[in-house]
Amino acid sequence: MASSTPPAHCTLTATKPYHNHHLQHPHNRHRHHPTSSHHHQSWRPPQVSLHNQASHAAACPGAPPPAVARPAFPCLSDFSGCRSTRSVSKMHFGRPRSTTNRYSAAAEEALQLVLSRGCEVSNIDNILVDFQPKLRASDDYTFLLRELGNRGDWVNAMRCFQFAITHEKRRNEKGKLASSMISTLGRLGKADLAKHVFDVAVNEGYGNTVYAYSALISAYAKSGYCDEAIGVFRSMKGSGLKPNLVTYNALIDACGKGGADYKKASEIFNDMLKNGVLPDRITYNSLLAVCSGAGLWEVAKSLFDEMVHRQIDQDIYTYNTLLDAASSGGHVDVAFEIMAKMAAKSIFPNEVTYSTMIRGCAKVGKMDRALNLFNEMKLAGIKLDRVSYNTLLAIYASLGRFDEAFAVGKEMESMGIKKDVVTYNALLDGFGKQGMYDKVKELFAEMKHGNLYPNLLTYSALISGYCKGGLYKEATEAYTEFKRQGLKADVVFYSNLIDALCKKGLVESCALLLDEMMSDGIQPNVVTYNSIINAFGQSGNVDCVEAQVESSNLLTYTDGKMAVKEDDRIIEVFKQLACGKPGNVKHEQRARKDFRCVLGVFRKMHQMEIKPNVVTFSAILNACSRCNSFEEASLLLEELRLFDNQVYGVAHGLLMGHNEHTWSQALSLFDEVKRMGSSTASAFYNALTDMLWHFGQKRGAQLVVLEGKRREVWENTWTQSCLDLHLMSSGAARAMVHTWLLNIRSTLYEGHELPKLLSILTGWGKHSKVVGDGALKRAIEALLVSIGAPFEVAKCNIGRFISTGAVVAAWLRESGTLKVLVLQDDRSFSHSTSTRFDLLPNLQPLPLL
DNA sequence: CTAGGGTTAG
Repeated sequence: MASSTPPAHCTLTATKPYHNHHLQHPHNRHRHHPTSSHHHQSWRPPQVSLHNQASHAAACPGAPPPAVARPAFPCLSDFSGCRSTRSVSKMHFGRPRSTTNRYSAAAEEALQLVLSRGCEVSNIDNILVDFQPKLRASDDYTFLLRELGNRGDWVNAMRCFQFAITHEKRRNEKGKLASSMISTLGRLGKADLAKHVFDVAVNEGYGNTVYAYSALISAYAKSGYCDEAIGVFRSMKGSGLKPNLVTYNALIDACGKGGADYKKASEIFNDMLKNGVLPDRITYNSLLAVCSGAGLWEVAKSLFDEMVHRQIDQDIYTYNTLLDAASSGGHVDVAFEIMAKMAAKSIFPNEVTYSTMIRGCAKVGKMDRALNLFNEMKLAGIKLDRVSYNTLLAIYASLGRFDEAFAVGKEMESMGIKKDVVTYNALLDGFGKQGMYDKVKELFAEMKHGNLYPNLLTYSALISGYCKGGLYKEATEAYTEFKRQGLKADVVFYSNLIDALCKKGLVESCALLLDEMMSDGIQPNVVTYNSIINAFGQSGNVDCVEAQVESSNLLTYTDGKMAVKEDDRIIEVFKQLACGKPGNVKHEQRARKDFRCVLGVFRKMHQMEIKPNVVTFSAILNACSRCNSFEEASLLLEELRLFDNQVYGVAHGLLMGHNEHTWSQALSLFDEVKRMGSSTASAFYNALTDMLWHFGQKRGAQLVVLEGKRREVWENTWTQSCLDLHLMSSGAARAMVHTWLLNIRSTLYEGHELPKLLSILTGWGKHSKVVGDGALKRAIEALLVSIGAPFEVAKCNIGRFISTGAVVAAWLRESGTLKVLVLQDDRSFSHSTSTRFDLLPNLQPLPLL
């Protein structure tokens, strides 16, 4: 039964959440207001590359094959970094264009006039009429509309464009104006309007140029509409135009934005080579960006090497993008190495470099390192900019260190950078996560008072925060306001909300929301489903799971076209929750339902072609731990083997205490997991060990934990004097305690002294997501008591158990100690993993002193 | 035509 081949799509390998991402129009996601500080970013001097590009063309005649073999395609078979849904539209206002002053003084004067007179449309018309005799050809007008665009004022830019077009007779000049307008709109995230300008231009006979097509492709790229960009590219070829380097670069860029599709990017790259267009530095930088977004660190690395081989200069963009690929892919150490080598190539880290690295550190939980980088940055004389400040503030806010977060806010303002929506969103999210709702309300009011417009993310943080705290009335109010603003929910909004409700055990409400989102045209993604599966794997808080989950739409929903869309279902759900629902189900009944539901949800994912990933796997393993019995857990895994025999075969095999074959499969699975970020990997190891421990497979648990340690899944867990368990689940931590003590015992056996002080850290409060959750500490305390280990809670740190080397040594020498330390399986099997003694610490009897 | 920031599962 378990030997069938898994369906092709159904591997453990991660899918990108944005695979089903509902793309929104950028102006919905980013509500920019004319007063928003985004429009007033400081102007930066143009970046000048010292490298000579012409030399490459000379060095690379024809289209040489890649000097370095890149992984064959499709090489998307790992998990790394694929959980990033990095933003689709990043608008960089105020970034200078490389204008070479082709405009006249009159144009400059007109611009100042327009700017000084404000945004009234009639103003610009009058000014343009006044200046018309003095303004020359397309150059002056393109200058004007670009400058207006740089200030976010697309309305006046359009006005200016329209005026210029009607006063220009030459087709060529009209074409230039159109391309300019399209690219300006593109940079402002107005892809639809850009398309409109393009269509008009083509219809009127001046838009059929490589420039206009390239500009439109770029506009789509900026908004993350990769498929649309490719469509434009095709129609361009169809109308007989030859794409040039810029066209190709823009198209590759598009692949990096709308979900980082390296396969597409690579196809475009090949097409480019085939058509004799030589890639340049920007081509490679864009390819690197695709890798970074797609989590393809290995590919990024070979592209980087390929640049060297092709003698294409590397610049600060190259390095920053490479660093991003490394650090967001979990290779922070590698990123640091690369960063250290930059100066030798005369490419000096800038604020982008630092904020990239800082974010990379923060992402993998290395907060100390992240904070250190800020100091380093200041020492290097690099000024923190808006992004750096917001990043720093967000780190503190996410850690619940609000005093420090506010201090950063103060410093930022003292540097003349006002708090923006991003700043407030970070604070709101932080306070919401800590359940400090008064602060949330206060900040939300303050934000509005400061004329900042809450956006989708603001409301998302508010609403899910309130839901987590059971403040459904507040959630309803926030949601109503959200709708009133004309904002539209997206998949992340829903996933976040669903997760919040799942965490409260309200699975049935989640089912309703799932319906709602789909009837709204938003496809759930793997994150959405993982949240739901996680709900089944959680121990506490499941106080209201309804009996009829099985019959709910959670499992029976079949397609996206739900009947009529009544009023808002979300409000309905909140209302029901607000008045409190009946229906606590008896414990056993619930558990049995859960077990079936997990399968049901998994099948649903399969049916909807949403690829499960490691997080799904971890969630399922956690759900296994919540199963009523060993039999249920093994049945669940057995069933899941039909979908993915490798992954679930390993879990099943380990649970059953199977033999060497299972173990070798497990090892290759571990290898695969290792290629993901450490937090993903540790979650996996935690879940797996927990399940094994829970069902009494303690030796198996120990082996897994040892593998995890060997692969450095949990950072610096283990020295002679200190065992740090703060990143571990309770099962993993307990298996680790045994193993560590046995290891210390071997040290003793070998005749070494123990350190003076021994400590075990459980990270109470400090590292938990919610301050004060001491579950791990309690589990470890109970374990230490039960095995009679002579540790006690440290006075200064209640999450730390300490003892002296001498006391522990004496205890280890006691005759009964070895027996309690050596893990025994609760169940005996014929082919047990216990054959793998070689991996375990030395179990020789200790010589008496 | 190229680089960093705010949200989701573990």
